Amino acid sequence: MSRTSAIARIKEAALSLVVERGVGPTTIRDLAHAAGVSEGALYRHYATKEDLIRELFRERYGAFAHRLELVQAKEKGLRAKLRAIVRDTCRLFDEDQISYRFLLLAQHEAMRLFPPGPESPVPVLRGMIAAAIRTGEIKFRNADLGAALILGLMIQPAVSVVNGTLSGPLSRHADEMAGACERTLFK
Amino acid sequence: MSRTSAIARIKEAALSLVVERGVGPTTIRDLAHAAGVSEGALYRHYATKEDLIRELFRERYGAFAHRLELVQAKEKGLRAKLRAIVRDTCRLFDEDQISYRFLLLAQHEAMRLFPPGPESPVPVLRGMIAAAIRTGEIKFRNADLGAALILGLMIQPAVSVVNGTLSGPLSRHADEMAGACERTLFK
Amino acid sequence: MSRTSAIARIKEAALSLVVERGVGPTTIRDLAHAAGVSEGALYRHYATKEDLIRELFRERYGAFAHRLELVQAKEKGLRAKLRAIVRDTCRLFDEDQISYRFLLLAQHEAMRLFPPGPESPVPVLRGMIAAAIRTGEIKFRNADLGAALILGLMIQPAVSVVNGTLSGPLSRHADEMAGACERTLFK
Amino acid sequence: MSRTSAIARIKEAALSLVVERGVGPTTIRDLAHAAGVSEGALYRHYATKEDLIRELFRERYGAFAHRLELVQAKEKGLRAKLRAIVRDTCRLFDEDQISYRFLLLAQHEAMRLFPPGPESPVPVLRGMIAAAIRTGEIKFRNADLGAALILGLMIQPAVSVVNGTLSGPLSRHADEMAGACERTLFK
DNA sequence: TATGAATGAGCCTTCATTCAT
DNA sequence: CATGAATGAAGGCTCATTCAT
Repeated sequence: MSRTSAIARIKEAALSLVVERGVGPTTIRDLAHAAGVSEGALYRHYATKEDLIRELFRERYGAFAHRLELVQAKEKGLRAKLRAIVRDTCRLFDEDQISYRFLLLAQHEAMRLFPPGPESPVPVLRGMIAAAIRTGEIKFRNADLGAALILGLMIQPAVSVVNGTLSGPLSRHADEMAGACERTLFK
Repeated sequence: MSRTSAIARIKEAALSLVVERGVGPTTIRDLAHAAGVSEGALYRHYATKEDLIRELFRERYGAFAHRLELVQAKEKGLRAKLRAIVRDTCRLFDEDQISYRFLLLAQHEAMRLFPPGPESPVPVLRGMIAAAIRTGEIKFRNADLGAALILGLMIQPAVSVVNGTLSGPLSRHADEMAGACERTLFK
Repeated sequence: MSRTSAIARIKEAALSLVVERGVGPTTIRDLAHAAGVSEGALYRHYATKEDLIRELFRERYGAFAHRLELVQAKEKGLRAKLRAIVRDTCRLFDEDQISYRFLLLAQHEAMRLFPPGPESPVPVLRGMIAAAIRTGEIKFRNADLGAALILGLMIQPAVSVVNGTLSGPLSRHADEMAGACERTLFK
Repeated sequence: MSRTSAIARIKEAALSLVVERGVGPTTIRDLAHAAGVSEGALYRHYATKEDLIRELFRERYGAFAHRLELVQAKEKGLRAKLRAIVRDTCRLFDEDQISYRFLLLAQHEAMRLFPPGPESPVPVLRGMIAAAIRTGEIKFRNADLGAALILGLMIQPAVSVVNGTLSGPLSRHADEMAGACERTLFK
């Protein structure tokens, strides 16, 4: 009947609705309707509403971490890695803002609802920076702080585009953002 | 009867509960109980639950913006202003984490619930940066982007402390954070 | 507005509906409607539907045990006690069949739903019989079996009247029932 | 594939589950799973869940009535008949408690769900007693009451064993139970 | 014919809001 | 005025039944 599988449509619907309304206000009824399935059908695939959202968060967050990992692994040197990551993330934002905004929720709504899964972008950034510290590539000392700062430089412009404080597309700002990342770590 | 006014106790209770549980899960009954007033009494002061939360957000957000404004106005030059703002914000976080975390919610939960009020920290940052651009103090061109980047550098370390990814107190990292702000804008 | 208290009306409604339909099929909606209160109001008095039913069972079952205890305590000798109990129980049945039938449920539906409360008619009967065994009034040996048999002689005629197999009022059969109890224990 | 027929396995599963959980809480899915058939397959054999349970009740109740009929027909005189019936029923209980407990449900849960079928143990008992009244074997006058009393003497000890108030096996108490039946009818 | 995914009415429960006292 | 009991509209979830494959 439908080209795409029910599970795929459910995930898609959940993604959009959660981004638009938040986790709590998104009802099972909304989800089922948006996905074009019955309410009961949701429960064939997920035990509870919470399970559905959690799985979606884990999956997306993990996939994003994996993506970051791949992108940075291709480059040599922290500068190149930072630049590649920033560019890639900006492109993701511009091409699929819904997905990106869903990732942003992970830091806030999701954190209250479930323990963070193992895969997350933070360790990737932290790892990159720690490596550069070990090799002496940078004089910056605290990898945890470094990861937080880079994350902030990457996330906040996206948030600003979303709330209208900064004009997009985000990729237009990618070079400036990457530059800020470099100057932050290479003092 | 009680030393503090009912309204003050309601706000205090709302602040804590919303930070702990989020807006949705905080019930009127929780609020009333925590504030030591009856449920009905809440409606004497606020028309709806949403009104209460919104007013609290506006008030706190505005107060924070005002505080930033005062702090930066005392300093001469973007470097000094940035440093002062970062230090002050870190101190706020360390001294009253609940209040600070409430502000963080404003960017996410609150944004969905009501149109942003006029007073916000973003214009303050934007204004500082725009001024420095005008005077030629920095070569950085885009004040909106600059404000977003500085905001990211200030916010994310706090978020990281809250979620355990970075060890506090935040003030320990203030100088490094301020340095990153400077290098971001003074290329 | 209403002469009787909400709680009393709720209990009354629950009693009737549970007797008519059973525990499971009786919905909160039914209960609230029959009691003339809103659904939500039920939850001011009872935490869950199960709690409501359980409390009702305990209360009624306990009251019945207490009543039996009082009735038998007034009489001297097992014969007189049995006769008094049977007569009293038959009268209860005839005067308030709903209440009596509710008690019958306790042996079946209730047992599956919650652990039996401490007060129950069985120990009363058992105690009477055990005492008569101790004093040598009867040669019957097993008080547990004796209690079961007497219970059977008292309950089953009531059940039969309810399902139309025996014509009422039950009191008409009280003497014969009491006689059977005597002959059962005084061999 | 399976040695036993689907229908037999369904009945078996229904019997156990209904005894354990009651009629309402036993779901079609439970039944199908326990019987090793699909949910849809159940509907090939029974139009509704209610039909399945009803048929099972009728069948078992009828079979029990038939068994009673056979057992009593073999004996001469009410005394011998009562003794035979009690012994046989106790043995049934001890050997197949599940089946016996299912019969007990018939008096309560089943009665609410559907009109009683034609075959039932009550007429058998009633018939035995009525015959003894006609022949002048007993002075007891009311066959309906007699049947109720005998039923009570047979059923309640079993119920007591099930709920732990009387220690089994039930056959241990068969002679005492039979004696009570005799003394009840032969005053 | 058998399967089990899908449906959707209905259940228990929660909670913002109202209002009698 | 304050209180908190009452209201009733959802919300998450279950499950008998249907039906495409």
